Amino acid sequence: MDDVAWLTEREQRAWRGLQLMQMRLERELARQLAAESGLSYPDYVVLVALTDQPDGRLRLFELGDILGWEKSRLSHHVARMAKRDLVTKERCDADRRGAFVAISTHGRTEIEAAAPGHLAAVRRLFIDRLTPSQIDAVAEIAETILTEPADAPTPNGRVEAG
Amino acid sequence: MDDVAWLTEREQRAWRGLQLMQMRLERELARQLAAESGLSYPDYVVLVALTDQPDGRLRLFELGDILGWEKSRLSHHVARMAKRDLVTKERCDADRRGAFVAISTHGRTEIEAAAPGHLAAVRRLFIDRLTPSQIDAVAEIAETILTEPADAPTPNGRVEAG
DNA sequence: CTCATATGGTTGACGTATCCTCTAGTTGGT
DNA sequence: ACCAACTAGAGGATACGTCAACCATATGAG
Repeated sequence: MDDVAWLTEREQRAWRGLQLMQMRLERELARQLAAESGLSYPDYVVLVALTDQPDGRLRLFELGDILGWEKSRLSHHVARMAKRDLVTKERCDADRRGAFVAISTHGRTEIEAAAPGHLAAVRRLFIDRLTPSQIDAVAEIAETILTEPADAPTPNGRVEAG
Repeated sequence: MDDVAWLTEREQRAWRGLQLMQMRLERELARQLAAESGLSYPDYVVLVALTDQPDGRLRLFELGDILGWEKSRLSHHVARMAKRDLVTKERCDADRRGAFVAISTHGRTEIEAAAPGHLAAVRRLFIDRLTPSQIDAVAEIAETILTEPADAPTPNGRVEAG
C-alpha cells in the first residue's frame, strides 16, 4: 500500500469509518438477535420479507430478488429454516419447476417475539444517535450508490433495459 | 412485523438503504478482488494493516483490535493465510504466550498487485459517486455511531474506564 | 414435433465465521 | 515459592456463503 495512490485523508476517513460502522452494527444486531431469540439475522430478514406478503409466501426467486441473495445461498438457507420449522416449502402448480417459501405458524411466533428487541437495538445503536438530517443524508447517499451505474455488471442476472 | 412499531418511513429508508448499499459494496469489492487477485477481502484488510506498520508485523491481539475482529476468527484466518504464505507467524520473546503476524515477501507482492484495482473499484463504486460534503457526512456519521456509548456491552473484551 | 437453450431450484465441496473450550504463559497476592 | 485469576492464542464443532455442476421443466426456433 505504500507506493499506491490511496484515498485522500477525508475519503479514507469516510470509507474506513463506514466499513467499521457496518461491521459493528451487524455484529451487535446479530448478537442481540441470537441472545434474545432463536433467530439469526438472515433468518430475521427472510421472515420479514415473508410477513410483508399478504399470503405470507413468495417464490424463491422473488425472495432472492428482494433480499439480493444468490439462489444457492437462498436455497441452502431456506432448507435450514424449513428444518427448524420456521418456514415451509410448497410446490408451485403454475410452474412445476418452482416452489414457494411460506412462513409457518412457528415462524410467525418467533419473529413476533424477536421484532421488538431487534427494533429497539436498531434504534439504540443507529437511529437514535443521528440527527434527522443525518438520517436523510444516509438515505440519499444509499440511494445514490444503489442506482445502477450504466456500465455496471449485472450481478443477479438482472438485465439492463434496452 | 405487522403489529410492531416499525421505524418511520424516513428512518426505514435510511436503514434499509444502508443495509442494501453495504451488501452491494461488499459483494462487488469481494468479486473484484477475487477476479483480479488471489486475495479475499478479509485477506486484503489484514495485509493492509500489516503494511501500515514500519516493520510489517503486529501482535495478533493488536491486529484484532485494529480490525475489530474476534481473536478466534483472527487466529483461524491468519493460520489460513500463513498456509498460503501470505504472512508468517513469529514468536514473541517478550511475552512467550504471544505471536507476531508478519507480512511475507509473497504477501507484499500480492497486495501490491491487488491494491490498484481495489482502490479503483472503491472510487468507482463509492467515492466518486458522492459529493465532498456527502463524503464528510459519511465520516461524521460513522464516527458518531462508533463512539462507544456509555452503557454498551464491550464486545472485544475492552473495558470501560472507571 | 424436436432440439437447443433458458430458467427455477438443488446439491456437494470448500472456504469462512462463530461459539466454546483448552493450554501455555503471565501477574499479583500471600 | 505458591496459587488464583487473567491473558494470548489455538482448535474443534457447527453454521453459513459461494462456486460449479446438476436435474427438471419451460420456451422458442426450425
